[in-house]
Amino acid sequence: MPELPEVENVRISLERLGAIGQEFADIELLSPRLRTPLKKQVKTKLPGQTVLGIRRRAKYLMFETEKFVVLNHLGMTGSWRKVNSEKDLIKHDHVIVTFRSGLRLAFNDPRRFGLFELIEKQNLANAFKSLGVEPLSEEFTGDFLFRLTRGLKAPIKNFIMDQRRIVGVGNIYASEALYRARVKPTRRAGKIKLVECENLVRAIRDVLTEAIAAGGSTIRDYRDSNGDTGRFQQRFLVYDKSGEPCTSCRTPIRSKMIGGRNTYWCPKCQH
DNA sequence: CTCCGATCCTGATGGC
DNA sequence: TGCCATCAGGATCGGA
Repeated sequence: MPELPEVENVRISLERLGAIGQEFADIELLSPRLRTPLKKQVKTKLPGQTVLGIRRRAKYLMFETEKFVVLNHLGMTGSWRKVNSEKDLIKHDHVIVTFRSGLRLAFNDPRRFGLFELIEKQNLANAFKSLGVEPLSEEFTGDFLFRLTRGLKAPIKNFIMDQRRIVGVGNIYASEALYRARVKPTRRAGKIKLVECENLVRAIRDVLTEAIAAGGSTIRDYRDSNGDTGRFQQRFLVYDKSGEPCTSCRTPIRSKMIGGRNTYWCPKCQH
């Protein structure tokens, strides 16, 4: 479900709910495991700690306290929402966080690909050691992408979705960015020219920035922690548009599985 | 190291 | 109506 723009909007919406400055009072773990087993230490160690900030790295959310970081990943179907009483709890609510003020947040995740882990602050770097570059950072340039891709034979689409290379881009924004950059998703990463790398970097930055501003994309069930859907799905140019005319040349959009996931592109505009 | 497919899990959808 | 196969915004693991 959530790629960088959706995670960023969940982060912002949690801030708007007033989560920053809140002191943890109680953590309820209602399921044995998400991506990894939920550990009881969060129940003993977190109460008394105050949320100093909510940050994002890649598609991870971090609730930062003085001693710890609560690492949270939304997987495909994870979401947060405010709950007022036990009556508001629904199927697949796996973690209930109650703050001293009375504010209560529930983490819901039907497919349980999400993550909720307490880590010591000094272990944060280790937890993120295999993550690639943030696409909205200054480090992410055409030169950088060009150097990183030399010699690689995998499709460029797989490359930009590989979180060890570039973080935050998932299946939707990969197709959208490649279309904007006019680069065919099946091209070998190592064969992409410098000027194309520059175009692709610009396309990735633009599409992510626009999607953040539009509240992310809601295909089926994405909501921010306020229950709001995204609006960027209305501006998709190729994703899930198989057979529809390209907005530029009217050629029908094609689709096929690349890297195990459905991929969309214009066979005429993209080379 | 690189690359690819299988795997974790539930729910929605479409064909028969 | 039921049953079965397929697919879904992700990440990780193993083997080639």
